[in-house]
Amino acid sequence: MIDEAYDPHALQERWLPVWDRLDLFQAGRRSGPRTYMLDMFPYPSGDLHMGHAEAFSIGDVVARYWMLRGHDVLHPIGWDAFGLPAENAAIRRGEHPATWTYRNIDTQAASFRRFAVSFDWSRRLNTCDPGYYRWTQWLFLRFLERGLAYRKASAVNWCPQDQTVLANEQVVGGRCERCGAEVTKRDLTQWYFKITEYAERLLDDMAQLVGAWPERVLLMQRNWIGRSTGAYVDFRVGDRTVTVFTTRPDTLYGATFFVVAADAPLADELCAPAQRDAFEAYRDQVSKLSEIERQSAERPKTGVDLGVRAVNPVNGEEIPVFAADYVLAEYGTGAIMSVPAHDQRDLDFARAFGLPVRVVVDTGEPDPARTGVATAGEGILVNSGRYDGLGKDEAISRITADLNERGLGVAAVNYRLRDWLLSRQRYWGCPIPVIHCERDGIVPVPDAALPVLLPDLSGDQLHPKGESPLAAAADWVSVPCPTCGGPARRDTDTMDTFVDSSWYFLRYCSPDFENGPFDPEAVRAWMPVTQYVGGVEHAILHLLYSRFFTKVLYDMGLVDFTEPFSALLNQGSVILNGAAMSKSKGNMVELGAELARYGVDAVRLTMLFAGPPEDDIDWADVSPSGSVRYLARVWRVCGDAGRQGPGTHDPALDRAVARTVDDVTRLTESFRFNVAIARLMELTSAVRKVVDRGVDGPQVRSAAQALAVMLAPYAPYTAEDCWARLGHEPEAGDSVHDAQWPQADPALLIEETVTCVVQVAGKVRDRIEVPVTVTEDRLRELALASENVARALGGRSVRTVVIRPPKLVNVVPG
RNA sequence: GCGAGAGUGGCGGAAUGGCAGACGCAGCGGCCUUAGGAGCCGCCGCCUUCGGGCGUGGGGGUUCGAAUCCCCCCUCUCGCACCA
Repeated sequence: MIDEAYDPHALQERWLPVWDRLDLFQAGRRSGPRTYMLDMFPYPSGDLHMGHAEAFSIGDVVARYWMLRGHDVLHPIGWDAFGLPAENAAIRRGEHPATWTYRNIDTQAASFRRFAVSFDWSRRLNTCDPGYYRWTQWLFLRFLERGLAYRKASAVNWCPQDQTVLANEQVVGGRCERCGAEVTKRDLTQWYFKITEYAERLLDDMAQLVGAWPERVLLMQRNWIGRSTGAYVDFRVGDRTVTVFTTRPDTLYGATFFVVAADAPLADELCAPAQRDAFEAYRDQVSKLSEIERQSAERPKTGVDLGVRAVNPVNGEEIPVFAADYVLAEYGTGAIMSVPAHDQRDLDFARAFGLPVRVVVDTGEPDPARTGVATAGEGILVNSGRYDGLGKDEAISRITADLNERGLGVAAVNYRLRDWLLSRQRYWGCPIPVIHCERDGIVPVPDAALPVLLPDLSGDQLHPKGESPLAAAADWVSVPCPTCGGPARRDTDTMDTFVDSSWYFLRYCSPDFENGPFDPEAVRAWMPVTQYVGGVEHAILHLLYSRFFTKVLYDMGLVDFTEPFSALLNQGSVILNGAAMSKSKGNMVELGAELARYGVDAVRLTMLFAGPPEDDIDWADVSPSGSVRYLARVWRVCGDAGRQGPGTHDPALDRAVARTVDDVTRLTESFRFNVAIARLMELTSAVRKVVDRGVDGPQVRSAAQALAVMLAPYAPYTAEDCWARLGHEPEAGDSVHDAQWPQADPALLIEETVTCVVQVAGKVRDRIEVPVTVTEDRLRELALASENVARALGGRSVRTVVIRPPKLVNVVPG
């Protein structure tokens, strides 16, 4: 107290080197159950920021908690180190992307170390290391062998400003997220992974994740995969058959026209000569639309009559065929039957073009032709020949079965999920390990020749020219064909960085393994990940891709589980004054400045105490200085408790410790960190009071020790110093981070007396101290004897008395 | 538009069928002090005739008892957004 001040920076300098020496967090160091605590690895865009601090604080509490419980914890770190920002920085600075990348990695690693995250540093990996991407390429080749990697021509997002393709996630509201230019489409032949082949399993296996993953993430994945059941139905158009997909075969009799996606080859093929000019004019007009315009849902329906007619297989009716842009070329078959009465989009189109609207399912709602509102609910079939009178579901199965019998239709499932476009016209990524030979076509690079190393390019050589920068490395591109030895060219695209991150959690199990992407033994030992922590921004892409990879590896017999992440926690983000932080808007909190001002522990504690981990933290609403005050209070009380002699004892303190241990254990395990910290604060105050009252037995020291251990996951530096002040010698190997999590003595959790609340008509009127073992009869007696109860009753009779011993009595007046 | 989630003091949040507001921030008062941007202690939802009354976005319901469960409405946040 006298001449003593809590100095967080001095603690950091004192303990960090000690911990480095003790090497406390290596996997294999502890002997308990194996536990894999994984944080989503960072992109090395600069130094760590507030968002990293929050996410990694959460993961660190979980990892450290299980270590203190004696589990053998794997808590690795690495970097998602390929990506476009490195290229842009390299162009700006005239250097190699690797220079910028590795410099940032070093900076972040040093910051993580100072931030006291309990990583096993021996397992560090970077996805841009040849030793890593060699195996990314190896995995690609296995996918290729299984027919799960293929090339096709398609329209991809293109930024005319940056001269590069963009990933879907880089297109925000139809604009390039970096330069703001309107994104257009460009036809390119690209590599894809056949993730659609796994759509059903990606859905089904979510059953394993229910309860352990946030429900909304599962929901987003379900919606993203977008399973629809229905049927394929064949229509005759001239002398050819055109198949449509519909979820409503029961409405076939209501089909009054037919629509083909204007940008699908089918539209071009079906178009009658007389309509050719009109169609081509329309198609050109559609192709000029920006993504922003095309995505606008409120846009009026447009289209053009193709001058041909389709024959409805159920009734032989001839209906007009249109090309329109509201039908998507990439979904289903790119053609639909239009039932305006029961589909809003079709109705909008019908009204715009004056087409008939025929109700075939009577839902009891007003006529869509009049109201302009399509009816999609349950109902009875009408105007549908021999199906009239059937309910919707019955009609769907009967009509589908009948079509099937006639060879004109089949029950089917369709997915909204598209195959994963993995090619990128970028330099700083994993080269696609194939060779294009004029004679042999696409030839995989032999495994023995992996990795296909990136050629050395830097500065201006990386400038976007509309094709991959790799194409400019002429020496690198020309290779002999592995099959025929003739002249051939390397594939000049690199992979989407999501490929790199779809298997890194496996590599962590054996980061130096040379005979494959991972050691099957190590993976069997550690996988699946016990607890994954990361932002909800990866709810679909990264998590879906990783789940896909895991299933493919399972099918290859390389892993024995089908889901990689047993449990998932999404942390919120750190915001300021209600808005996301943004440098350009001057709305920033710098992590470095906060750490310099308050110290690591106070920043961690502030993040964890602010609220539930999945909620956003508004830095304007929280108080790091309050955290410093609390940490100083624990630190002082531990100092005082460490000086106590053998003397008086306070039984109430033992009970308070036991209750806190019990609560904090449960709360930490269920990620209720803010409440756990509140309990630690209460125990701190309790110990303070006991010490100030002059109680000085060994129990005070033991209470403070329990406090220090429970604080260790939350505020590791302060906890270590408290531990030392209580007489331990971390320098000699007795670190709080190697201590045992305290055990609550069950006998102390049972209270002897409790305060019983006495209500009259549900309102609290009295409180009485009773033994926990009190009987119902005794409670009724005590309650009815209460003066407060008598006054509240005001002469009314007692109808009944609800008794929940020992804590509550409710006297119900008659 | 569709889907999901959330609305509790001045603020962040506790309480998931049984004492609303734990814990903290801000504020107020006291002690200590030459001093306090330190520390410690106390107060801190609104109204009150001091008995009590009211109070968890609004309205209704279930229950002895509802922030908690059910229905309707309002507001906000997030996701998807022509997926046939």
